[in-house]
Amino acid sequence: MKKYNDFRVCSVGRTLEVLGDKWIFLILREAFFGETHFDGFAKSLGIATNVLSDRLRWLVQNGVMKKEKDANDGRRACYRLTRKGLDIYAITLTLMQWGDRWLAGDDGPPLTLTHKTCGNTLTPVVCCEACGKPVLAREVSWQPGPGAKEKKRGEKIKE
Amino acid sequence: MKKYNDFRVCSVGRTLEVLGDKWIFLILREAFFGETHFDGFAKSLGIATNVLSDRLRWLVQNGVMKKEKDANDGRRACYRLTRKGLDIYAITLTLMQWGDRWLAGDDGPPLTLTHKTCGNTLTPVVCCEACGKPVLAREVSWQPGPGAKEKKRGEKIKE
DNA sequence: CATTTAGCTTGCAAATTGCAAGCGATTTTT
DNA sequence: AAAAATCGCTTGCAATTTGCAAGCTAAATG
Repeated sequence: MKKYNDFRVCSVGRTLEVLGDKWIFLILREAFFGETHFDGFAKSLGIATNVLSDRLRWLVQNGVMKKEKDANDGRRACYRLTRKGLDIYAITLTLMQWGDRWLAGDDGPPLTLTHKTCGNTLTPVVCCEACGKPVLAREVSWQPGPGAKEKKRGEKIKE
Repeated sequence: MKKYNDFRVCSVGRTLEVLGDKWIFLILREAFFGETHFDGFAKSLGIATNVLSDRLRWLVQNGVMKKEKDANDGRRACYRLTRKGLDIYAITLTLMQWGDRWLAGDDGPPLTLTHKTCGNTLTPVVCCEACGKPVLAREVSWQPGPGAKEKKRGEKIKE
């Protein structure tokens, strides 16, 4: 995976260094749909096998997925999400929600989610953990956090 | 932007056709930080100008940003987020949240957000709009939605 | 009028991609 | 047990995309 020059110290940039590839998100989506096998990913996504191999290795290296041997078939590998990987579900949901809202045709979204806990159709909303309300961009301000200086080791920072 | 073969009909794939590039998310992050000018993006991100030019054009074409002439300086262009673009804030927040949780050092996150509405530090959580509770992957099931068949026009679908 | 600046394009080498073929290990079939 | 098929992965290669430097045009500045 390539590096960015990205001079702003920000977790968005760090996340994109791990997940910032089109295929990664699609592989993870398939994983959330239950896929675990190499050929399953390949067939669903139409991805070149060398790239799939590379991306799965990357995801394992970065602790997002773990590779195990299939108990029933020694040839097969099982790629499963770690807790770190399962936590990406929130990102996948927001990607899906944006597409449902802005890219779906008049027919509506191609896929519907059900929140089994409450029984309703799931519409994912990003909320403030403290007050529980949906978050709008204009209602948020930002300031340096505790780890702000961390990246100064040798690297350029804006201004 | 390249097309995917992605045989699953799903808004995640559609979203990634528009946003599925590493630079796009970083450009949008800068936009959420208030950046509007070409050279501002270029300096913050260290992105090649030909790529920046290409991505900004792409974002305008896709209705995510709008390009205006700067009122004070006729040479300058202002790139601003449309409503469609502002709505990507939810995705940016989840990307940041994941990085804060899994990639920040011991010092903590490099950036802190404040939810001005309630005054607390903002920890973004993806919740179910219906019941208001945080969503976990294992609590969600999925089924075809109203627009499920839409993509059949000429394109292959899995199985 | 000369200089600087903003946004963008061009040229080119380097990296990444998709595609097809092939390989080793394991499983299934005959 | 031998032959065939399958799984995950690698290799070779052409095509696309990238980063970098240079240059170009229109507008602003001095």
